Amino acid sequence: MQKRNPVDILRENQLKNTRQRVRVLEEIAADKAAISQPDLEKKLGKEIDRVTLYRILNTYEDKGILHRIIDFNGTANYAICSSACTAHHHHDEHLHFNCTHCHKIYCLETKVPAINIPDGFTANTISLIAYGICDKCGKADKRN
Amino acid sequence: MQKRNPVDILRENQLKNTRQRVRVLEEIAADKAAISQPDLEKKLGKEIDRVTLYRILNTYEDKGILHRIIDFNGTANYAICSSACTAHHHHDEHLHFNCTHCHKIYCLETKVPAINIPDGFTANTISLIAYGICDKCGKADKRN
DNA sequence: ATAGTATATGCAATTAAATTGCATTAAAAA
DNA sequence: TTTTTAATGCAATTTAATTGCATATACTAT
Repeated sequence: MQKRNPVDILRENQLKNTRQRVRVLEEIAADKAAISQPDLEKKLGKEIDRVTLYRILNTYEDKGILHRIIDFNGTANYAICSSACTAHHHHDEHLHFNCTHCHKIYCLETKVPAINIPDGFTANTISLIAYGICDKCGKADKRN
Repeated sequence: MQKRNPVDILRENQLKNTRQRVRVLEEIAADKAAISQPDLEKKLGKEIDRVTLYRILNTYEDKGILHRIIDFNGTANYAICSSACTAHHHHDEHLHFNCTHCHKIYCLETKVPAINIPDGFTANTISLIAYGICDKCGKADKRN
C-alpha cells in the first residue's frame, strides 16, 4: 500500500507540489473505498476548479498513482494504487465491489483469477467487478 | 441464443410492437459484438428520436432482452442476452473483451469463474471485462 | 534571494450524454 | 370502430467531460 505522504508521491513522479494536487490525494486516501468524480467534485469544488480536478485525476491515472474504476452507471471512481502500479502498467487487478445501494466501490483483497483468453486476442488489463449490497448497507437497511 | 425474430421477442415480453423497437433489435442482433449507445444513435438517429432510443434500451435491459456492458470509457454498450436472462435477473456472466483499438466489445464464451466474496457482502452480478487488442486489430494493424 | 522557465490552474465556452415533462401518436383490447 | 393504454417526439434541462487561453505558481539556476 502506498501510504507515503502526498508530497513524496508528487516528487517521486516529477509532479509539481501544488495545493490542489495535495488536496486530491488527501481526499482519496482518506477513504478506504474508491470515490467517484462527482463526489470528489462535491467535496473539493469550492477549493479546486472542476477542470483542474479532471486534469489532476487524469495525470494521476497516467502516472499510476490512482486507478480508475468505472461503476455500473459508467461513472469514474478513483482509488490509490498499490505501489506495484507504474506509469506503464496498472497492477491493481483485484476484485472491486460496487454497492448498488450506497454506490460505493470497495477494493477487495481477492485477486482476479487467471482467465482463458481466446487465440488472437491479447488482454492487457482485466477488470472484475461484483455488483450487490455491501456489508454496511446489508446491516443498516433491508431495502435494496 | 435468442435467435427469434423481434416481433416474437416483443410479444413474449408484453411490449408493443413498434417500428422503433423492431429496428433497435434488428440493429443489435446484426452484429456479434456489442454496440455502443453512440454508435446505435449514429445508425438509427434519423429514424428514431434519441430519447426514444434511450427509453427502448432501458426497457430492453429491464426486461432481460439486452444486457448492458460499460466499457473502459464509461460508455454503455448493448448485446442480445442469452435466453436465460429474465426481467428479474441477468445471467450473461461471460467474459467481455473490450478492444482498446477499435473499441468493440465481444461477448466471449468463457464463463466468469466462481469468486470468493467477503462476509457481509452480497453479490448479484459479476462483471468480467478484459481490455486489450482483438483478433482483427491484432492482425490488421500493429499500432495499439 | 531573485529572475527565468516550465508547468499548473482558473475561467469561459463548448461538446456530449442522459433525463424529464408533456402533448401527440400509435398499438392493442373491447 | 371506439376506447384505453402505452410509446414516441420535441423542447428544455441537467450532468459529465473537454478545449483554448490568459494568469498564476512552483521549481531551477543564478
